[in-house]
Amino acid sequence: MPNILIADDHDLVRDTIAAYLESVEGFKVLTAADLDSAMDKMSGPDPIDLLILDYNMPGMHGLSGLDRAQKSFPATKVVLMSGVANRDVANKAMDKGANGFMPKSLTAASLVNAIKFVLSGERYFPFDFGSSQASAAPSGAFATLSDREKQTLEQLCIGLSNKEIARNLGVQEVTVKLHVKNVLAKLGVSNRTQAALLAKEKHFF
Amino acid sequence: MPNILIADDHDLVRDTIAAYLESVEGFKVLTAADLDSAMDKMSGPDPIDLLILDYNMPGMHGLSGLDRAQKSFPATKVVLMSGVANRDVANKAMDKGANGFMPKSLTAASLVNAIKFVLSGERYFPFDFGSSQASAAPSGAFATLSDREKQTLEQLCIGLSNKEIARNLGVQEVTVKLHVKNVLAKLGVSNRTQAALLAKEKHFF
DNA sequence: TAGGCACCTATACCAAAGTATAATTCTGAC
DNA sequence: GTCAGAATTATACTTTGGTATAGGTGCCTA
Repeated sequence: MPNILIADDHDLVRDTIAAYLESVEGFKVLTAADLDSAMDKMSGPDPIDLLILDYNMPGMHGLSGLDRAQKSFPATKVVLMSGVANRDVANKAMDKGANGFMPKSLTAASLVNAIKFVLSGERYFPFDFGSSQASAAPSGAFATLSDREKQTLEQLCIGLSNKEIARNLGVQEVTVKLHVKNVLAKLGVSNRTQAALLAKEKHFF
Repeated sequence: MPNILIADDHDLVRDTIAAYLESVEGFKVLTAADLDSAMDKMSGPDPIDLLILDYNMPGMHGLSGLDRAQKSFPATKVVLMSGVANRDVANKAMDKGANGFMPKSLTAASLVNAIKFVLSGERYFPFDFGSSQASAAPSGAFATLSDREKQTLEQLCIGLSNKEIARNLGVQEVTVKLHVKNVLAKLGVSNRTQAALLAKEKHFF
């Protein structure tokens, strides 16, 4: 039966997850409220198979806490958990070699599945994570686009010129320019490249 | 014990995977060589828990084969498998509600893990997929970029204008234009939007 | 039927992007 | 020391992109 160490400074979060994993799955679970005490417990008698680190927790200092844990215990699988981190943080954590990233929005069942997945040697990453929040443009901005504007944006996302788009849509180049201008305004960006990038980032095309 | 149906037109691929899953994991595995015969077997006596569809296979017609399978058997989990598809296809498949996407570069062990993961109700997607091979530009094209050209491309990927890039790099606008021109040539694209899109698609920035 | 909206077009203008040629500096390799 | 390549800048040019204003059509709805 695998040993798991959960490090999170929120007592409620930490203890409920631990209780769930122990009672439902029969895992042996240890807990810690900050990185230092987590490192202490890692050095205990029983080797830990999986370490779950909260991204916002005393001692973490962003992702440097992840580095520290990996360096000190290279044999232990480490998963980063966070309720607030964005896609960038999650990707950086994976780049650093984390065995997984778990948003706190996971259901209990998915959490267990993810843990089992990691314990079997895979790396867990929710494929649809981070496709939500925006920076400049409101999420629903795409909905305000007219049909033609959507078609224009679609071609724009392949990197076509106005002339090519005009040919494909069977209209004059000036018309395309108008559509492009409207698209830029509605998405709140300042040129076609940004529009294409934004649409791609949000998986609109 | 779950029932699995593997549909792939490559006999070798299909049968070795099937044999592996049957002998090592004890799954009950059916096979098919194209979409039509797969649909036939789906209607057989034993309900299928998991359907694995090859993206390049007679009858698939891109992702419309996925639609067809999902529509006909909404209760069955469907995973798309491909050796050549790019990130875009994989994402579209997931958007359409596929329960997973498996590149053929997976190891046998990872394949089994992924299958178990999907069978337990999760959706599988290799988090680092798509950072490898290319479609239009040669893979190593980025490597041929000089330092300045890389820096230029990086800013280009945020949708900045030549003027803004020049300011950020502390050079004249003409210099940036030259770099941009070289980048376009080396990547084999015809404008800055395509360059940004390509770099993003390959997760170069 | 009158107004609003999406769509298309025209003319015109200015800014930005991209191409071409040439010349300078610096660095490292031969 | 010379040669090659990267990086830089300059001048000049053409094409594309983006904005502005104005007008036309058709369709739907109050």
